[in-house]
Amino acid sequence: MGRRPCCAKEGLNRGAWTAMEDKILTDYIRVHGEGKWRNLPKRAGLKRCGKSCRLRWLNYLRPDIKRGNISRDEEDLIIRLHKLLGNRWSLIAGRLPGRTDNEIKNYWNTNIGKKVQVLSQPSSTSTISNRNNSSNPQSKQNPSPPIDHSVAQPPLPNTEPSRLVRTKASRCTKVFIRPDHQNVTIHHNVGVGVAASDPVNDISPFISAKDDTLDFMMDFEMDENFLSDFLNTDFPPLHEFHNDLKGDTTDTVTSSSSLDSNQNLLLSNEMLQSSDLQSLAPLLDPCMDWLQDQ
DNA sequence: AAGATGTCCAACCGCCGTTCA
DNA sequence: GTGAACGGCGGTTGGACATCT
Repeated sequence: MGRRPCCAKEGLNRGAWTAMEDKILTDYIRVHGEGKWRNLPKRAGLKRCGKSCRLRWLNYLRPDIKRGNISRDEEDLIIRLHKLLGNRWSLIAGRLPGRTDNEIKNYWNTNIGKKVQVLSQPSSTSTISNRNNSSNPQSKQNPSPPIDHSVAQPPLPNTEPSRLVRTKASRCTKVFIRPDHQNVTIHHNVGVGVAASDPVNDISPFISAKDDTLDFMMDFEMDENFLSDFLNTDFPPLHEFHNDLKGDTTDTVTSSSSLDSNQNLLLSNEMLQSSDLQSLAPLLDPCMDWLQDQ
């Protein structure tokens, strides 16, 4: 039952797209819309594979693509989303308007991944200060081994249990915006011993004080697969996770009386009382009995 | 100045889930 | 119910450009 290749390779252009090809593709999609990628090259008169056309459109030609550098806010969001989702670039990209999964993946691999890697080394603190003194972060004398991205890697030392939510293939195409979600923000005051003025070496987002992970977790629609994976994943105990969200640096963090339960970490009272969630209760692990009691 | 090395990112590849006939 | 077609995803590659020696 062999699978037909996505397109005949013979006679097709490869490599970088020309301005003319871009124009043809853009014009065609403007008239006919997206989709039917396999037939598109023939209809549009392009000597390209349909997948290549799709990729070019999605990653470069789409009118809503945001150009320019990733901002600090965006980087912070990427880091936190990656902490939660792992290498689910499309999901992460879905939370960053105008950014593509390819762009975020590239950005992670070339920028954030390195910082995370440095942090996850045992002598991370001394390494940070050393790096601040180094003109070349990737010293040739001590080249870092390439990161194996074939496995979703938690951006934290190996001793920590994984926090990744491993979703199945189900796509997160909708978002749930809690009307009052801004009220759930957790406020932390965590000191960070890094010179934040250094844009290259500033790794504060990784141990950031402003960790409102809870907020964006709330925004994901948790369908059945998501929930089942979420609950069966190798998550640490949720209270542990929550404590970690508070920064693990202990200093000025007080115990949160309003958010110190597993339940509250994941779900607000409003959500708990919603009929939608209660209808999901039978799908949940028995350890989540509390949901059905709401 | 020139070759070596490193970095970045667009594009490709193969696999997988979904859809549809 | 089955299998082919399709769309989408994540990992990898390769070339252009930048930096170093």
